[in-house]
Amino acid sequence: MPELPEVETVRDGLDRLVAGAVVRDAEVFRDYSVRRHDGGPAGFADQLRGRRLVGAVRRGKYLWLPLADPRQGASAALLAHLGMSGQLLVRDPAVAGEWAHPHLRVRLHVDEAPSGAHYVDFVDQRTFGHLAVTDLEPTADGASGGYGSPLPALPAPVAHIARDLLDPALDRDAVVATVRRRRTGIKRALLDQTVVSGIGNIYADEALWRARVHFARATDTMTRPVVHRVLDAATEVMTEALGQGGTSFDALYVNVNGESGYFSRSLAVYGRAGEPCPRCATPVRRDEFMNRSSFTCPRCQPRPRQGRW
DNA sequence: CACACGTCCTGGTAGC
DNA sequence: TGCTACCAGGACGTGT
Repeated sequence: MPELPEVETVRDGLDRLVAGAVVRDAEVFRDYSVRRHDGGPAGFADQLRGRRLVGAVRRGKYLWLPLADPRQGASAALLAHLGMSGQLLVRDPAVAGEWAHPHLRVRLHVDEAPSGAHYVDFVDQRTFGHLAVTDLEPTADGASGGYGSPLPALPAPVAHIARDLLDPALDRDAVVATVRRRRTGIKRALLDQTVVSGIGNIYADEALWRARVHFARATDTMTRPVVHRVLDAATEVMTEALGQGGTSFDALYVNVNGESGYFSRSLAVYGRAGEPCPRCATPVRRDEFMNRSSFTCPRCQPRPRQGRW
């Protein structure tokens, strides 16, 4: 499942493989995949035709390709969110053949890609992901919009998303203050993309395990150093994941499948109910929380007496 | 069939 | 009381 490291891997791949390409046409095979685009599927294709993709930018789990178009003054971008299962595949049919993925939802036909690729395919089994063309608007603080961006601008749907832990413009002390002001549990705060972005269920559990904090710990009882420790652990685990995921795709295939090597080998607790904690060998415990799973070591991360689930 | 999960949306509550 | 900000949880969607 794509969280920040996976999305960053895709951003990096798109930046190298398709930045500079011109969109000749766009085909929408599943209307739901462009549900957040204002003009519907036809309008989506209309707004992309003839426009140049000038780079790839990311904030949290959102990814966008700013569009250059001398015909229009307003700046815009092709916005993507991968949801739970989205992939962006950069393909060259001359090499890969015309085989289409069974869950192909949207296909961009592009010319002049630096990689020589001709398709950018949006593949999404569970259809929680989406694509849209949106306007770019100035950022509130005038700083660059996200990771990889030279522009102080954001797609409108990203305006409420906080900066992420890899963003050089992130104010970590401010995030700590926001977390401690909240009256909720630490995992809810970590998953709230308006507090700090990019963290999903998997990396939240891994970060909390590393920091030895239980997911239900009340944020307003946490000291500044402990909140910092949790954020540092999240940064660490996502940076390590990025280091592994970023090396694993070949030139014409940008893969964002959450099942990549990192997941099976390096996770300490996520998905490992009953297996020994790597630190103390106590069996990992699974709890239901927020209609999803949470994995903890009951010894390293004891449940607080007055926690907030 | 329940389950996997991120985001949007709604209805509710806490605090001023 | 009324307002605002915040918070919890259901709905969405597909395939195993």
